[in-house]
Amino acid sequence: MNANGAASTIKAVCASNIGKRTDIILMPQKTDRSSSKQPTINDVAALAGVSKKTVSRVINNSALISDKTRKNVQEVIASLGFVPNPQARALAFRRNFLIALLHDNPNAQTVLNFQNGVLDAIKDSDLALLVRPIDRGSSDMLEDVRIFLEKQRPIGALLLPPISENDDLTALCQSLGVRYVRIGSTALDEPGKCVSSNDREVVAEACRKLIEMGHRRIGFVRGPEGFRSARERELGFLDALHSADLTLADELCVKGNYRIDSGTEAAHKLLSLANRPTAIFASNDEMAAGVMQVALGLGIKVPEQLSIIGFDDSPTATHIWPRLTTVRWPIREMGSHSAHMLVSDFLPPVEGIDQPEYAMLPSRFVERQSVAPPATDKGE
Amino acid sequence: MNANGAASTIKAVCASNIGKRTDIILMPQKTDRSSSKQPTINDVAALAGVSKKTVSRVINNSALISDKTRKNVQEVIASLGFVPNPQARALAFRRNFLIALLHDNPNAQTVLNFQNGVLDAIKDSDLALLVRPIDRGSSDMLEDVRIFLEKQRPIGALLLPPISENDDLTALCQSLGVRYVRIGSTALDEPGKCVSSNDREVVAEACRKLIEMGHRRIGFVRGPEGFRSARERELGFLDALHSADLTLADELCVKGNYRIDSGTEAAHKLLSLANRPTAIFASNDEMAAGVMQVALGLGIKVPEQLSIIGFDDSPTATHIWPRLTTVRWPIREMGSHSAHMLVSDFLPPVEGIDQPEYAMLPSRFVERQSVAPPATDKGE
DNA sequence: TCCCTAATAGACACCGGTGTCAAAAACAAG
DNA sequence: CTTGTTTTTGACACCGGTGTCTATTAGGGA
Repeated sequence: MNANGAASTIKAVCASNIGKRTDIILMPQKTDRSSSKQPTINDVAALAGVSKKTVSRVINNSALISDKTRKNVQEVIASLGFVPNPQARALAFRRNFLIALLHDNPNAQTVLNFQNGVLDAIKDSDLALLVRPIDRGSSDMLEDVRIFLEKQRPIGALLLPPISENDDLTALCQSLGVRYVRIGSTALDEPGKCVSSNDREVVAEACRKLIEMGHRRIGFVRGPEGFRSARERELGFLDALHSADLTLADELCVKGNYRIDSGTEAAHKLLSLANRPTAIFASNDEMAAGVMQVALGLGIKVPEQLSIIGFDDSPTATHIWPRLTTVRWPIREMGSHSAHMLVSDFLPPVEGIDQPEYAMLPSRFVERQSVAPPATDKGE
Repeated sequence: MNANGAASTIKAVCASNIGKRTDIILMPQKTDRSSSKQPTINDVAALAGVSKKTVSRVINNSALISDKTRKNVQEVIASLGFVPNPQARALAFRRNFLIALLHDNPNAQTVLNFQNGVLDAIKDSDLALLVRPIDRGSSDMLEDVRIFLEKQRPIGALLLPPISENDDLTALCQSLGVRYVRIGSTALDEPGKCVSSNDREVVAEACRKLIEMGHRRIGFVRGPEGFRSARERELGFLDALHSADLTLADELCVKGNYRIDSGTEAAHKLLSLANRPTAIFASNDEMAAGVMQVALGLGIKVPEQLSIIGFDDSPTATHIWPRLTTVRWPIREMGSHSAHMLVSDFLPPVEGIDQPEYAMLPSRFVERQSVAPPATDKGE
């Protein structure tokens, strides 16, 4: 094969191009109308011998149409393979059929699972999903989002944590008249639609398991300040301690930032204590992975000498060894639920189904191999 | 707080709703035009005292306009905060401004990185990204994609591996007149635009490192049949062996499917050999993680007694312990490059920049802690 | 000053749908 | 067979932009 030779040439060509690229500015002049055209509503109308408005009524499931006409038109539509142009509909409806997903990449798997949940929900509808990652750090984040929303005018926006907690952002959505659903670890106090999960309860459940096994000194690696999820998980942890009449020593609580490196830092602190904990709860899997790396590096056996629990049930949880006991967030379900909630204003009310502004979906404790009763013979 | 009580109620309400949801069918009748309207091109034209066509020319950077008029109109646009309605433009242009990303979730991080690359490229353009996961297994996958493409009519589609290798899909795109760029591990033989990376070379480089360190028995965990990437990586591996006059014993080559479980299975086979390998190359990080789990479970020290190399540089690579030596795929760059390539037909030709149909971007070998020279004293 | 050409701006139809309202058809009752 | 009422359909304007083609203006040379 000439793969090698060709490859080098191509590489060279590209290397010279990369970085030199100009901004993408589309050239309207280049419209090419030679390609075979889609049938339009006019074609359908002509072939069915009715007016385009009648066809429109069929498309939109209008009740004001006789069954005979409807059937006739539907047959023509099918025979032509007619698909209504969403841009034209959007224009005429003065509303488009886009849902925006704004996220800040807390965890790729989370984002993608959520995306998939949303897509489950809108699968057979006319809606489409527009994805927009946000740079939380950037100073003109709000301005970027404003431009995005004004340009695309989505029917509404789904806000993944942590940006779901950004009140400036929700205020922006309101001022632009863009509906939104916040996704969060708890029912938020602010008004507006929200989908959350019962993390606090499930974290408490997980920690109670540790306590029942006999653990008394349990380390806690907290999530970053300003993240509601971090607070929720901490509260669940404290709930469990309190219900067992335990308290959390200051030295056993370390703050992290949901990144692996903060997990390793925290673990170094916790595991160098004279009286080191027999178990550590990390507020997400990534930090738990960091804790585990340090433990293994120090020759501390997991779970025999140290139990570890994480949170998220990310792929990492099963990729590390021993596999991580953790809490699964119903993220995909939250995705499809929040999509439904977002568009509920446009749906016909269904008998016996409320359309609440809040929804709480159940998280689940997932037991794997990183937890065991504390060693009774541990040297101290 | 009443959080608990409220939470239970909400949960109950939702539990009864979930699953009962009807399909999402939007109701056109409910159009609500009470909200404050965006300014339109007519408003701008009236305020600037010119015709709407003139405003249109300004929006589209037409050359046929005097600087004075342009400046005047631009000022009015800015003062009004006018943003052209993309749906209307799409309709008038007979082309919309959407790029479709079709993927099959080989790896969430990969998909998301790619997405971000695409978004880097289209950041300041009028384009938006439409994401569509595909269910490769599903029998009506092609039909789903067809409906999606006909409905949304994106300007073009980006095909992530492994679906980039599906010839039925590319044929479908062609028949629908949808441009596409395939993303692949190698320049594909089929016609059409393609962005790839030099995986074969870099895998060979990685394996040569192992050989230089003294490894002679190197296990290989292959990717699944039918994946071009799997073949590429295998070829690179073989290249390295051949250039060192080594051959791959049948027993040292095990087929996997890119999932962690196939990694553990492969490792059990390889590590139970009488003369077990001193190093294992796994065709992706996930399988490498499986190999490492088995090694650690068997008490085999990594990297002292077993070196492991993965591929992808997924988050897993740094989450496992020891951290995984691997190959980084330039996925984000490929994303933005492929987006440029997709729309290049609409861009004005730039002096000195070719617009090739193929591009190859460099992968990179990433050294971490899972590789070391073979133990000289290993019992055999 | 006049004429010719090039540069610039505008009028109008059109993209493919939907809303409105009036006309036509179907049906019921007298 | 009318008349009145309800159901079904269609004509036409409109959503917010762009393409085409013509009208206007500006500039230059005789």
